[in-house]
Amino acid sequence: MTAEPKPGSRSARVRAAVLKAAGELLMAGGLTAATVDAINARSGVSKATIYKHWPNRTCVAIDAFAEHMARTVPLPDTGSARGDLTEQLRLVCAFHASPAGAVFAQLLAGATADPQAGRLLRERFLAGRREAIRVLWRRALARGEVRAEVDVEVAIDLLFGPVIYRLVSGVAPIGPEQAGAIAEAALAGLGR
Amino acid sequence: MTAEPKPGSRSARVRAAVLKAAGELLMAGGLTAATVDAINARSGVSKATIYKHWPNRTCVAIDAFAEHMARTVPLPDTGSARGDLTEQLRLVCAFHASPAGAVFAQLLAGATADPQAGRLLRERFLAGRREAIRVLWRRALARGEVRAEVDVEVAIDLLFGPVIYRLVSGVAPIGPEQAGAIAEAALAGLGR
Amino acid sequence: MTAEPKPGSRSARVRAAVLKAAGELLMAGGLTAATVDAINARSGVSKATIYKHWPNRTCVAIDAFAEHMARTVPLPDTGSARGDLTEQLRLVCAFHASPAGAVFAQLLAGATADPQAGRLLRERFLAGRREAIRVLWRRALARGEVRAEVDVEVAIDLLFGPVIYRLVSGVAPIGPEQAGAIAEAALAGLGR
Amino acid sequence: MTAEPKPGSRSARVRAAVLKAAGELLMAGGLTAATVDAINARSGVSKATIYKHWPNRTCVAIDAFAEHMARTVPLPDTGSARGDLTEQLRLVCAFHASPAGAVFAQLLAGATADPQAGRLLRERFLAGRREAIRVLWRRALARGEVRAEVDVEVAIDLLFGPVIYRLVSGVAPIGPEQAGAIAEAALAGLGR
DNA sequence: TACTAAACGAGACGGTACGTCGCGTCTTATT
DNA sequence: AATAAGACGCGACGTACCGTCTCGTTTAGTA
Repeated sequence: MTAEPKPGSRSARVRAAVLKAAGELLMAGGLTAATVDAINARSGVSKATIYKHWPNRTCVAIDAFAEHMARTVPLPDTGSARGDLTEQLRLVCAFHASPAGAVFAQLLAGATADPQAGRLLRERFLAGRREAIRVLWRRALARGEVRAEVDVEVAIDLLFGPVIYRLVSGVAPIGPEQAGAIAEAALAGLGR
Repeated sequence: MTAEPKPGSRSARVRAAVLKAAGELLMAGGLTAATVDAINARSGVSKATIYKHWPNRTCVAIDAFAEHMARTVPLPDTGSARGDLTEQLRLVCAFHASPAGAVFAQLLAGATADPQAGRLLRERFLAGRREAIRVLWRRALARGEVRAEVDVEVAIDLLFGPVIYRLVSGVAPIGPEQAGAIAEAALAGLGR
Repeated sequence: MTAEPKPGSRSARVRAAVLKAAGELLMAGGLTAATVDAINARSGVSKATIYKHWPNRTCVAIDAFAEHMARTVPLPDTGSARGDLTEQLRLVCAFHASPAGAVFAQLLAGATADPQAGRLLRERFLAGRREAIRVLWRRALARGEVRAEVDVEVAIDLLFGPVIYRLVSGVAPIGPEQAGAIAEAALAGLGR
Repeated sequence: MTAEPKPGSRSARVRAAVLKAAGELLMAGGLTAATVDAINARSGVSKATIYKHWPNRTCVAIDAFAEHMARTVPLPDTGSARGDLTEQLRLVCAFHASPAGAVFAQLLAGATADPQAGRLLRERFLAGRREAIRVLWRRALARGEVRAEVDVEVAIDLLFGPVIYRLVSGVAPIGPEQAGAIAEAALAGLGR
C-alpha cells in the first residue's frame, strides 16, 4: 500500500508473501476467492498482520494484481505515432480480453464503493496507462500527426474509454480487430 | 425482473413496494444501504417474497434504480444531427455527475460478478442508451453529417466509452463543458 | 438464557443442540475448550444463531453446565435435621471435588467480569443451593435443632462459604471427611 | 514473582515501573484494562522484558495488586481474642467491599485457569491472611476462648469462607454489620 | 358461499467473511 | 547482556449480510 520497507526486512518478506498468495488466488478464482482468510491460509501471514499493511481486502487485491501485472503492457514504438497509439490500444485490449481482464473488472468494481481502494487503483493502474498515452501523444504531436487543438486528457479518454466501457458493461471486451476500428475512428473522427 | 403481473394484483403491489423502498435506500445510502433486510424492513415485504421476484439483491437494486430513473435522459432534437449527439452526451454526463451517478457506478460494479445482474443492467440501461444513439446516428447519416464508413457500434463505443470510463475510474465524472469537448473530438477526430 | 420456547420447535431444537455440544466440550476440556466456534462446529448451529440465543460464550457455558448438572445434588433426608445439613454439605463437596468442580470454578471465574453471566450463574446454581438449605434450615428449626437467633442467610453463608472458598482459592477442595468437620464446627461453633 | 534483584539495579527499576503501571490500570479499569500492551505503553517497559520477569499477564496483575495493597489489613489487637477475630473479619470485609474488592475477585477468577497464578495468588494474599488468623487463633486458644477440638484450618475456612463466597458469587459483598453476624454465628455455632 | 391453492409475512437459520483484540513469541537495533 | 520497539502467528471474538427454510396467515380464484 504505502512506502515499501527496506528490502529483505521482515515486513518486506511478509508483504511479498501476502501479495504472492493473493495474486495466485486472484488469478485462480477472481476477487471472490481472494478472501483475507484464504490469503492468510495460503501465505501463512496472519490476518492481523495483513490488516496492518492494508486497510482492507480490496486494497490487498489491487496491490497483488499490480505486482502480478507489473509491466505487462509496454510502450510500443512502431515508427509512426499513429501506429503507436493504435498498437497501444491493441495491447490494452488484449490484456482486457485475457482472463486477467475479468479480474481487473472486478477490482474496478470493488473500488467503486471504497475511496481508499479507488485511489490505490488509480495510482497503480490508471495513472500509468494515462501517462503512457501522454508520452505517445507528445511524440505524435511533435511529428504533426495529431491535432494540436485536442486536449491530451480528452484524447486519452477517447482512446481508453471505449475499452473500459466494453469491459465493465459486460458486453464482450473489445477484440484486437475491433481495437483497430476504434483507433481508426478516434483518429479520423466520426464526422465528415 | 420478469414479465410484469397484471397491474393492481397482489404481486404488482408487492413489486411496487419493494422497488419503492429499494429506490429510496439506494438514493439515500447507495448500494451498500440497499440490504435485503433493509428493503424488507422498509417495504414490509418479506425476504422470501423478495427472492421469489428477483434472483438476488443486485437485481432488485437495478430494477429499483431503473424504475426510479425511468426516462431521465430523453432523446434530444436540436435540428442538427451533430448537435443531437452532442446534446445527448451532455445529458448523459449530467446524469452521471448527479448523485445518482455514483449509484449507477455501484450497480455497474455489482453486476461485474453476477451474469444475471449484468444481463438485467444491460437490458434496463445500456440497451436503451445505445438504441437512442443508433437513432441519432441514422438521422445524422441521412443528413450526411457523419462518415458512413464508421460502424454504428464503434461510434457508440467512442461516444459513451469516455463517459463511463471517467465514471467508474473514480476520476471526477465528465462535467457538461468537458462533454462538449469529448463530442467535438469524437466527431472531428484526433488526427489530422 | 431466557424463557424456553415451545418444546419441539425449531428454536428448542437449536437450543438443545447447542447446550449438548457445549456441555460435552465443557466436560472434556473445561471452559477454555467451549469456544463459540467449537460449539458451532460440534452442534452445527451457526455462530450468529448462538449469539441470538445467548449474549456471550460464558452464558452459553453456564446454561450448558446447568443443563448437564440438572439435579445432581438432591435434598437429603436423614431423619435428623443436623444430619441433613451435614449430608448436604458432603454432597456439595463431593460435587466440587469431582472433575465438574473445576469447570464450576471456571464458570464462577468467568462470571466475575460479566454482570449478565453473574446473574445467570446465580439464577441457575446458587439460588437453588441456597433455597435447598433454607428448606433444611426450616426443618431443623421446627425440630429445635438449631438456634433461632441465627439468620438463615448467615447460616447459609457459613455452611457454603468454606466450600466455595476452598474451591476457588485453589487449595484442594474439601474432601468428604473434612466436610464433616466443617459441618460440625459450624453447628457447634468455634467458641466455648 | 521471583526473588527480588538488588534494589536500584536496572531490573529493579523495570520491575517497579511495570508494577506501578499495572497497579494503576488495575484500579482504573479492572483486570480487563490491565493488558500487557497497556502496561507496556504506560510503563515504557517492553513486552519482551515484562515476559522475562513474569510468566503471564495474570501474574503481573497479582504482583501489582499485592504491591498496591501492601499491608492493607493489619493484625488487630482488641484485648479479647474473640474481639480480635471479629475485628479481623470486619477489616477483610471492608477491603472486599471497596473498589479493590472487585479487582481481587477478578484476580481470583483469573487464577482459576492458571496454576502459576494460583500459586502466586495464594502466596501473596491468602497465605498471609491465613497466617494472621492462625496467630489470632493461638492467642485465643491460650486464653481459653475457643474450643481446642476445632482444627485451626477448619476455623480459618469457617471464618474466611463466607466472605470470599459472597465476594465471588456476585451477591453483594458482606458489609461491616453482617461481618459481625458472621463472626458471632461462627463462634457461637449454628446448633443448640 | 365455502374451499382450496397459492402467495405472503415474520423471522429463524446455516454459511461465509469480515475486521478486531489480546496473548505470548520473536526479530532487530540500541544502549 | 539486557532493553526498547514493535512486528508477528495464533486463535477467538462478535457482527453483517446473504439466500434458504419453516410455519402460520391472508388472499384469490374456483367449486
